[in-house]
Amino acid sequence: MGDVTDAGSTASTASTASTATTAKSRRTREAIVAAAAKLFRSGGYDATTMRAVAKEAGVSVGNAYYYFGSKEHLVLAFYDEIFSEHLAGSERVLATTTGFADRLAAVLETWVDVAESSHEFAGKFFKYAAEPDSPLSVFSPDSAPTRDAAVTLMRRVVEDSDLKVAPSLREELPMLLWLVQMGMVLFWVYDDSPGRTRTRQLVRQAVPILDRLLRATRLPGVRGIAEDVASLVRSLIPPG
Amino acid sequence: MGDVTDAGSTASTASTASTATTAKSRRTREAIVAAAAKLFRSGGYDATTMRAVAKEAGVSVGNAYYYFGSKEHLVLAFYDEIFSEHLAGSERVLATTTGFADRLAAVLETWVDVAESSHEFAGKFFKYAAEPDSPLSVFSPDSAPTRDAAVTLMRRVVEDSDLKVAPSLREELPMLLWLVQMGMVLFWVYDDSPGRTRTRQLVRQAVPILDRLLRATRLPGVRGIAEDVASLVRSLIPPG
DNA sequence: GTCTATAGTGGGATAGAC
DNA sequence: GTCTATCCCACTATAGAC
Repeated sequence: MGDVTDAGSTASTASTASTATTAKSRRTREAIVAAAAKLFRSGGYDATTMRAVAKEAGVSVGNAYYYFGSKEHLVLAFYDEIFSEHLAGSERVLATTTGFADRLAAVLETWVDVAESSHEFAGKFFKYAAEPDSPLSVFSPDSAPTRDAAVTLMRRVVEDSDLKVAPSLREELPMLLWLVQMGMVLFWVYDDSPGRTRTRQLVRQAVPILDRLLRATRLPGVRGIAEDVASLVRSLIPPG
Repeated sequence: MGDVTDAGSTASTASTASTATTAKSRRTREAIVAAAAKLFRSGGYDATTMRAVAKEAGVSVGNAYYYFGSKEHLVLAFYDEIFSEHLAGSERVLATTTGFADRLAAVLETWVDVAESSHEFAGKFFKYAAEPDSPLSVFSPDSAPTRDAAVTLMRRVVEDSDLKVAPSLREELPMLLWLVQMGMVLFWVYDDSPGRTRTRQLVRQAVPILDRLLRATRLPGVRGIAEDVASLVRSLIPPG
């Protein structure tokens, strides 16, 4: 939790260890995450015991707990890996696309690509992600760095695009888009179509609609509604 | 939990027991649910052990598992009780209100009232929402009766109201409103304000906006978007 | 500060007798 | 349908090595 300190791109999950990680401790940590990722992918969450993770990583159970406060924290670390991949993949498409709808669709589809290999196990993950008191919760302090980075990615989707929206919406838009992404992920979790084709179809259908909806916010008659939505979001964010 | 009497309106949670329940088995079952509800409310979910539930209900642990496949099934049974209360409370307000916004707001606030006493451990409800392989998931076939009943309630909110929307939306509207309710519940789960005032504020702010948005679907320029949304929803529902 | 080994504890879930 | 006995595993000590 605590650190995150530097400009380290990806969110840290460290809940126990201190900040200035030595080379050795970093290696140990990565070995544990890698072992967990491997076992999660092959056997799922429940079937993967902490004993097995420790053994696979070549460390003691106690040591695994030294780096990760709980089994759930291990999943968060795993999710961080997916997010880094998503970020890298997104950079590529964002560099070459300017249309807002295309940028958003590409970023969302990149997520679907990157997450594909963990789809089976993802269900268990989101079971915890949706639980408020879990450290894995999308809204929890522990996952704040990852969440913020994801919102920042959405800000990039908007900023260098050709999108024009009502100014009152501009500020909240990245967060709203992140919520849209969360919605897609929820759908994805339930999507058992091969290659997640149904999720991809959803993205391709829904993004243009969203695009038109956002551009419509500048029309009189719609603008008023958009402003109300923006102020509603604003009034809800700070404390909640 | 199962009954709720009328025409088996509410979903049954029975995952283990057979259908034609004898009087004795029904009594045992109810004793277990009652014990669990009591302990959940007073001590929360985690602190309530299956051993304690069994003891409080005067049965053995093994017997509790005979009726409920897991600790989570116990929570679902509890949720069904809340839903019956919500249904009863909603009937009262729907009988005396005709404005769409008022009807919707009243039904949503009734939910907040009814669920208040279980807010602390309510996060557990959402473990279902995001766990596809669980038979308890809100989108699963097993919970279809409860979900359908909730959608039906929303249909009642629309039908006897003064709302006029684009015809293409009319059919999907109850399900969309149910999704809105799910969104509210998600917010509510994270709402730690006393008396859930923030959730109530959300309802009072968001419902009029939604009302205006829906009425705007009959305007040219907006209607097209609404139709796309409707067909998107339609194309996603049947299999998913 | 990093790590091992070992010996618990507690609670969800299950087997199998009755 | 109901019980008792048992399993398994997340997690916690603890005590000490480098």
